[in-house]
Amino acid sequence: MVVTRFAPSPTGYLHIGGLRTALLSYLWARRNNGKFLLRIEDTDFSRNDEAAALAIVEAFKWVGLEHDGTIEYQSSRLAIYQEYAQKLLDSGKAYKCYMSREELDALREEQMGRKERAKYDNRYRDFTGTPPEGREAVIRIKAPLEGSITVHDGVKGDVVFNVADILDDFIIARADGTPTYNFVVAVDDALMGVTDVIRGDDHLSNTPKQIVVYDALGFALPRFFHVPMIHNHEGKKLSKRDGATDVMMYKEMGYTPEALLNFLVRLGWSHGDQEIFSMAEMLELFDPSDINRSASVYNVEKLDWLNSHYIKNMSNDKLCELLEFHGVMLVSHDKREILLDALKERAKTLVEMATLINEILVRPAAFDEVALKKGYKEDSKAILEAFAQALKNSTELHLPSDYHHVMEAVVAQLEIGFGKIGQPLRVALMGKLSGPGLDSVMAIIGVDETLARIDALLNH
RNA sequence: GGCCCCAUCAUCUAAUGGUUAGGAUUCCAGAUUUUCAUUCUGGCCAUACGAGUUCGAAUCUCGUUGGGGUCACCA
Repeated sequence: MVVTRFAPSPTGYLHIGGLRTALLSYLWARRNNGKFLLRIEDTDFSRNDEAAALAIVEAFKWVGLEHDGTIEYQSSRLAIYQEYAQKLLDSGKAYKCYMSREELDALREEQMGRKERAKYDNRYRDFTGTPPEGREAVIRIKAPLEGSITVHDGVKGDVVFNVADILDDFIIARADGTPTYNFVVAVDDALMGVTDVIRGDDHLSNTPKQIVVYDALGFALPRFFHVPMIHNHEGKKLSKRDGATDVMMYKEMGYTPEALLNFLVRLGWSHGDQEIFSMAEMLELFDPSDINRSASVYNVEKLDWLNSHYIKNMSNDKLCELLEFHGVMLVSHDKREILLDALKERAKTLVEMATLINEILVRPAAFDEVALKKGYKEDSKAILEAFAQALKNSTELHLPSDYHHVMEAVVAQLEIGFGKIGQPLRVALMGKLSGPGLDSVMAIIGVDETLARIDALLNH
């Protein structure tokens, strides 16, 4: 049984980097018919936020990830941590330290002054005397004093830490009794039966501390996979300043969950030359031991390309449904199919698609100056009038091809090139010089509207 | 600064110690398109540096440089 987990601290939204580790954990659990758990790391009361967990679940829901079981909140498991801290106290593997913050600060400053590593000096490790008056004690765990701790990491390989370099008897419970991160992570992962810890490699240097806790409590170690960070263009860890880090912003910006997931899974992982991965394929192929060791830079171009790929290959029904979020209601539009077919090849995002749709459906409020100059010349007026007349004389105009035939006829009759009619007609219909095929546009808006728009240009 | 991690085109990446170092995105050019976009074809661009091991190194070893992460009674 493989059990993985996603354990974010409640920051108010799901971070794009968090979504990636969540995705990888999810894939690995599902691939093995295991479990994917969700735990909120809210032991820091000052930052506790109920809504934050909901935001994460909402984002999960949007991209289609589903966690198993109930959400565990560390804030509601305090009794458990106390129990295990007491166990360590009883077995002599942890002890109470009565050093005040002032004393600690002083010690630290002194060590720094000597260019030494700031490190607790174990002064209460074997303390048996009477505790100082009126001091709240913290609980410290007895860390090994020498030797090394090796993290067997599925991504980075064996990483050896020299105990003397990195460890001291670190605090597992604060003076107010609340437990600290490295303690609760280990306790929870063990108690929740997590077998595979897949998380960002910024946690790699925490791992030895957690191993100390596992060992002291006699828990078996999970497998660790520390996946490299996603960097911004400056090569730094992705942060709020880099713009879109909230997963739900991608929904706002018109990205599809498929594209986002596909993009994220390819950051630091690959399967030969394959670029497009459906959820089914990810599930079939993903293995955390294939993850790259190096960080990758987040670049939007690839996401855009993937997104346009998924839009192009999406059914019109589905597109229609997604477009509603962006304010476009097409369910009852009789030319829906023509409209969507004409536009889905052209849009990188759903937002773009919505804009393009409105550009067709809504009569242009004004004609672009440059377009007018380049596309509406002296002879254009006569050509448009001839075309309008031809339309009026036609019956049964429904499909783009029907309109195309009328255009062909007019072009032949006037002995002109397609451009002669196309340019001014485009200005009339769209107000500018670019856009989808004119025959499609006319089929979508219909004869009456087409004539009205031509009229508007002729009389402007 | 200590400790740890990392290093292939601009970017994401591929390459049992043996390939003209491959693919994708971006960019550029051509074709298609009445326009723009799409699509298709082609092109530009990389093994950070220096030693060593080897018949042979992107790949193994060491060093250098560069980048990143982490060092709390935060998570």
